[in-house]
Amino acid sequence: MPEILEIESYRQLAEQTVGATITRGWADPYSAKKLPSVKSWATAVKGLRITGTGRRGKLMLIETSGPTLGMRFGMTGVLLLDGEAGIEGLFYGPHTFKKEWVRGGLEFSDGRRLLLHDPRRLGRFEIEPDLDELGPDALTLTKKEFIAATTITRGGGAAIKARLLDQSVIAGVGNLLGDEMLFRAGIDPNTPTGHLTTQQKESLYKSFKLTLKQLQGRGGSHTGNHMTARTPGGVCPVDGGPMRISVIGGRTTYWCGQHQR
DNA sequence: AGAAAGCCTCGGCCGC
DNA sequence: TGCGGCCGAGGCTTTC
Repeated sequence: MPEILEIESYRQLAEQTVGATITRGWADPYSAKKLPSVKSWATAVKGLRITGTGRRGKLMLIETSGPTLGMRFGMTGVLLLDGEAGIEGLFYGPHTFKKEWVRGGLEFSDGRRLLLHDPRRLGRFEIEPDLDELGPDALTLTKKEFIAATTITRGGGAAIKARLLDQSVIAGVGNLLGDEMLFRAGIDPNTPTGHLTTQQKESLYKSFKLTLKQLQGRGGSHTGNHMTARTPGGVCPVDGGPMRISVIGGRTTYWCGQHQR
């Protein structure tokens, strides 16, 4: 479920814990999968004081008096602070809270708890996450960085949709946001990145920034203009053209066969 | 039954 | 022909 906009709201929620001291932390074997052992999280976080929060793409960061902590939310992860969700409700997957879907978290000396609620178990905790593997953050991306990200040194490169989803190129764009940006810019998601014209890049950059800004205001990645057409047999809300479906960059992709070329 | 808004690994093959 | 790296396929996991 969560893309960069949702993770940003989780971060804002986590910001409320700045100043608190961790009395206890726990993680199930799945959320601890990127750590040396299941016990690593509990051992590392005990006694730390929260000093700040951060984020790079879909990776949420918690700054502490010790190591930086990282949280990833996979497809269905939600951050909860004492039962208060980082976003309003669960938009995708089960619209319910179940105690057994809490995969780990942090408990503070004031009694509050920061919890990872994640039915599908694809969320992960990290300690001192490696930021070098991630590209520049999508929400603060500059035009210069965007041009660099869409410039291929050899060959045609992967389809632009796949390129947008590549977290080492730009961090934060997920499947829905990627489709929405291309939809607005009128670009076929299959276009090899290296074949984009200067004009197309210009247009995509504008829609990149506007999409993030607008959807953030509307309340999340699922509020895009083409969302209603994300269904088999869907019709483009712009020109009535047939929506096409295929898998690009490993994700189901919807685009308009008429205005996206 | 099949797909799902993320990420990781693996192997093929492209291009120098 | 050799090799590093790009890129797509598949798997993970559970739910609806």
